Amino acid sequence: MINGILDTQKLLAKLETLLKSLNTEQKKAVETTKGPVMIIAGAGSGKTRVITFRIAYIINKENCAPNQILALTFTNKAANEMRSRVEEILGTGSTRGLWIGTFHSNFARLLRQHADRLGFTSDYTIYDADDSKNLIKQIITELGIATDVLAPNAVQGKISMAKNRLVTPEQMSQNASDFISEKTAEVFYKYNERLQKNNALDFDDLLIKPIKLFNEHPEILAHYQERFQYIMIDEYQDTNRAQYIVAKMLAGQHRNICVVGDDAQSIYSWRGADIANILGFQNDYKEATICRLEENYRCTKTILKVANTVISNNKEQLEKTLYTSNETGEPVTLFEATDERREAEKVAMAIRERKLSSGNQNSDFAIFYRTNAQSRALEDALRFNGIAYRVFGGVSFYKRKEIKDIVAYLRFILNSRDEESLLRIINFPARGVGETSLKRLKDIAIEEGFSLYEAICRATHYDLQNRLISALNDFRMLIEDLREIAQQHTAYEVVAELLRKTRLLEILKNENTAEANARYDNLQEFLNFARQFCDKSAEDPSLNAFLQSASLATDQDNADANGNQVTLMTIHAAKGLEFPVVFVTGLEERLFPLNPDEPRELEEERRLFYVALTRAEKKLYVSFAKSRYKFGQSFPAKRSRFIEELDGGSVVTEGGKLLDEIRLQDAEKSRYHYDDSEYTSRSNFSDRAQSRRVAPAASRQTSLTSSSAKKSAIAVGMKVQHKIFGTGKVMAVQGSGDDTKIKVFFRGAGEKTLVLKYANLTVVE
DNA sequence: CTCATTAACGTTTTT
DNA sequence: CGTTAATGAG
Repeated sequence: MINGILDTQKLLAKLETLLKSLNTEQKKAVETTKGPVMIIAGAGSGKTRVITFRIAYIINKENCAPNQILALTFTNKAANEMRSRVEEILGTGSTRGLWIGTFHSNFARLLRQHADRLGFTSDYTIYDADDSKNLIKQIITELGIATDVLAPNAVQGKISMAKNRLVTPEQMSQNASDFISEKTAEVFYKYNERLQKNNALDFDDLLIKPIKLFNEHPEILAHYQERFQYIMIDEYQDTNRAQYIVAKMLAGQHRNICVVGDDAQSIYSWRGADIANILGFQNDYKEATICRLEENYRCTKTILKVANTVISNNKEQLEKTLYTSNETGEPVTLFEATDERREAEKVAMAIRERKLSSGNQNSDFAIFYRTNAQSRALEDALRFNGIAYRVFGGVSFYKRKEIKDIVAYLRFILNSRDEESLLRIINFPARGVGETSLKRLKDIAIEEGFSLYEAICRATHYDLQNRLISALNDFRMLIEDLREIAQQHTAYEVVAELLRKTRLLEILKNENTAEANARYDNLQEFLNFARQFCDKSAEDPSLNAFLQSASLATDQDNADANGNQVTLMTIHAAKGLEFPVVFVTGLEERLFPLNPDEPRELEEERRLFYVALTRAEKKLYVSFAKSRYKFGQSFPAKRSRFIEELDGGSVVTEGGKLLDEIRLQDAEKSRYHYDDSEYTSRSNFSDRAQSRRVAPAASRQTSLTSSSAKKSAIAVGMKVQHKIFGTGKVMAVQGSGDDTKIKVFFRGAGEKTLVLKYANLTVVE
């Protein structure tokens, strides 16, 4: 606690010591509290330290109450970490009232207080991406459009993007020029209508509804403008237009807005993030102070050099040079493997070796990949080698059926307008209300002008089967009872009572299958979450607060680093983290980079690669496989162009040769082998166990007509190009040698059987 | 109406 | 390949 003169003096001394530990730019960033500030924080430049010091500094030196500071982060985890680090400086309880959290959670909270102004109640439900998708799908179906004409996924993406850019359904409709976009706009309109009717907001609404609120009620805006004397935004390069606008509105009064970011680490444009926000900060705030944190404290010289070389291939970037006074360190190691299983094996072996030779422990290692699906092979290899690991991401806890079901109950208890949740629970656990009965009830509701739930409550008044009526009555009683409990008890008690009354745990226990047991455990864990939540947030342990936190929680958040385990995660999830030893896997064209055709996307992939590389403190491994399973089939893979962008003087292969030497060799070879574009072959660069190779890597333009390689070069599942039929997929390969015939399915031309020798096909990927 | 088997589908990345 | 939505028997 901070009280007493002595403590105050001690604290001041502590702050002075901390300030002295900062470099000049960092110090400037902390001490410039007034006016707009932009902190360009390179990877590993002590950004979190600067932000937390700055908050502590403002509270202490500027004598600012914590509840007058708004700190916006990208993840809950970052927010929690910053909060606890401020408390480390100023003492336990010193951050009470501080508005620190994600945009989404801070504004969800703000909206709860003013929901009535927007036609919602404070018990509004937050729909996650899945919920939105289901709703969109439903609306498309109701419009009588097939979901393969109007793909729910695509529509959701467009709607979300529109919301992020503050485009209304009406505007979208005006700009629509074809059937698809017209219908998308219509779905958009109906979707919003439905959200309103259900008293629900989606993730994007949490950002754009505050803007609407502030525009329609200037007095509310004025209140928050006055209140938030200091605003800080982390990961500013990843903010979207809506976030940009709302931040600008809130900073309008005091103009003490401090944004922190690194354009080189912008990796969320697919989610609507606009790099222009950070690039154009000075246009909005001409008087802004710019701080450049360019000294890296994390990586070795070698790692930093490799990362800098890679990112220099990007055209769009702010000028900056990241440097370090750390040691040179070990070279980067490049692994080449025949397939993803051997790649994983090599990673596991390297971890085992390093634990013996370099004294590393499991928690020192992180393995990164581009897509979640890649974790499987890695997990298998680690398990096989007895290495403890932990996977982040993948199927989220909150996306599991049993959890979504229980959450649906909780939502409905609070918000009886939430019809989506009602539909989910009306027959869960099974109480004999099937499709037919439901249809009946829906019809009644429409006829009588009631909501579905009202119709259910009035079941006795209609001509329905007795069994159904009693089932519906029981359901209503259940809901009413729980609703009453929720009024005066904590979220934990509501969840416990819900589980008791529905006897869900018993049912699962009696089933006693592996799957039922897993679900049982998940429900128990959920109950634990509820208990923890209530313990932790004693100020507001209400069901409402718990649901809000649960809706916005992600798996990243419970990333408790305790336990000596290797970390597996996507690179997106790895942002902001650091590990002594890092493996970046799957460096293959069309995996990483995923889509190299679009130059802007390619640059983003490169930034992603840059993020991955700069997570490593001491040692970095980069790997790729020459074939990879996808949808249960093996596909040939080509090494990523990013590998060619690595600094050849800093990277060695398994054989210990510098990449530069190999490149030199290959350059000489290619003088004599013009046809061989793949320079991985025939050197000690290649895998020793060639006999087990599934299929040789097919390069983009390899012609299949040169006879000998024919049979082995073409395989089922490959995409090929034909002069007349266009691109097609190989369905079957028959015969061998010059008689080889293949069946190819061409889009447009249908399935064709071709004699390979004459077909003159080109492998596309 | 429920449970089982079968068909279709998909992979970026996440608040 | 693994998961989930759709179909059909009991």
